[in-house]
Amino acid sequence: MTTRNIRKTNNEMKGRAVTSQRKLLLDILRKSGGHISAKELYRSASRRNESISLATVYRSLQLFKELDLVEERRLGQVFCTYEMKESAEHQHLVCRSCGKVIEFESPLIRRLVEALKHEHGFNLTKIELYMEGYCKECAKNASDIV
Amino acid sequence: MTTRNIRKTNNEMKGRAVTSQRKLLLDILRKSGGHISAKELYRSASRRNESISLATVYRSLQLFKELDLVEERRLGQVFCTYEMKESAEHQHLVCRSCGKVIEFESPLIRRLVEALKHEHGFNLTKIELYMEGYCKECAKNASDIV
DNA sequence: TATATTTTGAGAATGTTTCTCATTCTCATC
DNA sequence: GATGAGAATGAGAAACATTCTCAAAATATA
Repeated sequence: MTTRNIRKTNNEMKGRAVTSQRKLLLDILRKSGGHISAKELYRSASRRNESISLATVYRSLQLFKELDLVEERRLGQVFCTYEMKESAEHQHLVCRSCGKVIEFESPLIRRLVEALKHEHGFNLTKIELYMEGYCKECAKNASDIV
Repeated sequence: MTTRNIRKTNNEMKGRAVTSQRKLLLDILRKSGGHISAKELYRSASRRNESISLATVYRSLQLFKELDLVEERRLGQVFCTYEMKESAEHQHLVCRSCGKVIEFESPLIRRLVEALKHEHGFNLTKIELYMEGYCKECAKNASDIV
């Protein structure tokens, strides 16, 4: 066994082809810093690669999910949003009025997960706490009217 | 002013027309006891009313939401599920393998909500904790294979 | 380089949800 | 019970996100 057998594979793509499209999409996802939809990603990518297909965007997102590179989230909308997984675990507050997304984290979440694991023997792979309401500003504006 | 002016309005429908379709749909929702999709609701209603339209199902669900009669939930799938609001506030665990839905509740949720209200001044209208993973049975079966 | 395998683009197809509009129903009033 | 105004319905078209298909192109491997 020689060092030739120690192949330096692309650690991110785990043996899957590294195409220009995939590099581009990952780059955009990284720079966008979270909460980007498939369509936004497509539009953004189109600016740098005229011919990229929406199907490729979806296929790549699927792949990135499998490779644990991105996280898929449904923030109340009809469609999903995606973000790179490196970002710390956090949850979302969405304002029903202005659509603003507030991220937050809480130790209570961790405690809840542990409690559930214990009580139901559930092996968790995804936790998503979605909360909807009115942010400080919108609530204030509404109270001016009412 | 006589007693004639004290009109006995339908308390559920709050002045909105009480149609046979709406009665039917509410009845099915009540009897189904939670987690029914628009399509299932439509199929179920079709059995009792041949000509009911899918559009009516969606319109009615929209109305029921507005009247606070039903609650809309997105349990990870592409579509929504609906349930009558009378059921106690609870959250969901969904098994990725068998699709089973486990409902649960925890005082930690309430504490979390209060903490958030305090910290961000967010006026909450909807809380949805969605957790995905493998239930006890499926996790056991998987470990037999692996 | 040659070959086998993956991936892509384009558009069709799918599935859920919303819209449109002519027709029908409901409800308050007579 | 009949009437009229406004609300609700059915059917299908439309809109929306997402997935599929397949020939052509790119990539990885020997």
